[in-house]
Amino acid sequence: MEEHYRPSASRPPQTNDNVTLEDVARLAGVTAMTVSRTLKRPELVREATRQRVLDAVRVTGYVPNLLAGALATNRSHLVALLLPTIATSIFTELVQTMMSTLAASGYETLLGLTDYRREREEQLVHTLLGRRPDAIVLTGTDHSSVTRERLLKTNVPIVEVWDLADDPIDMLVGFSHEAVGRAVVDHLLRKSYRRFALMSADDPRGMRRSFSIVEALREHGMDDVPLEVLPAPATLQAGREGFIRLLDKGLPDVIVCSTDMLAQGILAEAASRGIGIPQQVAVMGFGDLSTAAHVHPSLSTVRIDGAMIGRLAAEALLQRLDGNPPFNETLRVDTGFTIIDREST
Amino acid sequence: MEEHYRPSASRPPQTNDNVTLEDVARLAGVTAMTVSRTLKRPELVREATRQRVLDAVRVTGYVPNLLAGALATNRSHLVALLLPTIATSIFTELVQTMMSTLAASGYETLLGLTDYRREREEQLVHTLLGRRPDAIVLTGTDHSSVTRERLLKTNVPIVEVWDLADDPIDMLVGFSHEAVGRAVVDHLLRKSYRRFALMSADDPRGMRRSFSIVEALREHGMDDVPLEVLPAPATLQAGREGFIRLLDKGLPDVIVCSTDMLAQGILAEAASRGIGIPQQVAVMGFGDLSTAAHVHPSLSTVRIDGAMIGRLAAEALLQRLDGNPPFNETLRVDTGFTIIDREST
DNA sequence: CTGTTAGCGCGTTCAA
DNA sequence: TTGAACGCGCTAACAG
Repeated sequence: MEEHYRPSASRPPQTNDNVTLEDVARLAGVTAMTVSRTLKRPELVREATRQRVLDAVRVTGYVPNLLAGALATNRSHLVALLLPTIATSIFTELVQTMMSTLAASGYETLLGLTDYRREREEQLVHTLLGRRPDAIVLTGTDHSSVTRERLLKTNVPIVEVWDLADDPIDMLVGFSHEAVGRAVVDHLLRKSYRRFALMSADDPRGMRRSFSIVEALREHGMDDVPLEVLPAPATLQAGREGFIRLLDKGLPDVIVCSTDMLAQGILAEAASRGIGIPQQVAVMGFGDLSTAAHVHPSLSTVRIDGAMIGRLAAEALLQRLDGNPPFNETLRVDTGFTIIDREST
Repeated sequence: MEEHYRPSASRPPQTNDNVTLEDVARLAGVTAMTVSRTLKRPELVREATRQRVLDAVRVTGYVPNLLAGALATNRSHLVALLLPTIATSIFTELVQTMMSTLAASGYETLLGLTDYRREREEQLVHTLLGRRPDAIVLTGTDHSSVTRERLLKTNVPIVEVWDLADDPIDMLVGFSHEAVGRAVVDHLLRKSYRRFALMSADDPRGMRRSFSIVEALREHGMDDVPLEVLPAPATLQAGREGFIRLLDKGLPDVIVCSTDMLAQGILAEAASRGIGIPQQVAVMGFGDLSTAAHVHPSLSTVRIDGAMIGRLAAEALLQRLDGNPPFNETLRVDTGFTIIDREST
């Protein structure tokens, strides 16, 4: 790794960046106000002046100061997006869709990563609110009480995405983890699996999914299901190790994982030990457009449509922001999920 | 999918959000300036008043307006981060590390996705500059001339990450695609592979990597290497289809892919056709902490340390922003890369 | 230790 | 169709 410093002789005389409306106006022989209008409401300015102004803008390299604009209009065209992490692929599809939908309507995105920590979320909500975003998107419904309070008495539109809950702060777009749990159990029982084992990363959503499965199994009279909890984040390596520990408790019929990455870890370890999937153990994952189900025909998975969640959430926001009447209404959407099972396809 | 609207009777009387310094000051019986000080430079305020002010802050639920603050101080504590996409895992590690490093020093991140389109990047640079970020991070070194010009005459610190180039706009942290090409070819030749084939998604960086390999092969007297170009983005499905088309041209010894996802596609298709990897064809990928090399012992890959790039870039920025003297210096770092080959491990 | 004054760059509101 | 005055909420600089 080579690393060297050198004088920045290459950077030009740094023509300053602080061109203001006033500067442009002076050059064009008009008032600041006219420049502003030319840029925002061109139709209110006479053709001739408009051209003169636009020339002056080009010459000066004027870039409107959006901070000042936002301060004056009380509209920032900024959306704050809070996520636990971006390192796991499960959220990227959501981010991508949401951002492009919002960008198409002129909104930029301020990103905040909470690392699954509620106090970090609390802190982020505070500073991000300071940027006066026009809307806030939160992942999940599990917030600290301080966060909830602050958000409840804000006028800023809020969408909670991903999870479903009964008491949303404002708008809500997601799916029911409990419904997933029941559906997975039904599915696997129907396929005649009897001895279950669970594996989860130690994050709220993962645990919630696992518990919902424990619960569903209990309803079918099955107790004492082994649950292997691994420290977050869910990595391939964690999956391998969890699998090894589960093996000590005897080989189950099927292992249900809180996320695809863990499932892939199991597959890797099983391959290197010559354990047949799904002949000896079946594996079930959970994720988005995961590669898992495609790479390994043996792996079943629950597919969550992150793109749909992102799009619906963004559209709900835009309607509240630009939209006319339906301002005082609250949206609640269950986006559902799909069980993908290569064996049965 | 269930979807229903309902009146927002649940939202409280919307206590307004526009608490200002003035409001807090009035309640605390001091001046706005004193409130400002209590929040930013507490050591300048007497203990007693400080407490009174902090109480008033709690009571009112005051959230500092950072837009106004930034306007007044000409410091936004915002970093603009431009990426082609976030949907491919190769960048997420970079984002994660960079964001947490910056956040630790009180900087928030404004994200922009260019979708590999230069005109989109140009447009984003313009609006994001309008937010007056304290720094800009760009992915790659291939920008439109307008973008380059604008950026060159800005005072805002800039880091280009990922690629290496000879004429950085300002600072630069990345690795050499050409060096990767040469190293990969040397590596594979040493392993006695002779008939090469290439597969790339149609994005600038992918193509650049592929061309660098074509070039390296040419230096070894090998011409006419089949190159399968697939429309971006590089998906698993694209990998499968590309592989099928390559098969028509006869089975090579080894296929070098511009990204891991394509490599995984090949593996999937090969598996379903009973083609042995690497006995019949070897496959080489390219990526970050990719799962590929772990899941498939048969797959070799070039590993790029996105976390290192992110950390170095962030630290370079922070030094320029907070740091003392070394302000007029330019950083150029070659982060290198690693070839991972499971067969030889 | 605290207050006063002035201004950051823009847009709203009037008037011309 | 254009301009003048004022304020958005905050902080730097100077007084006291």
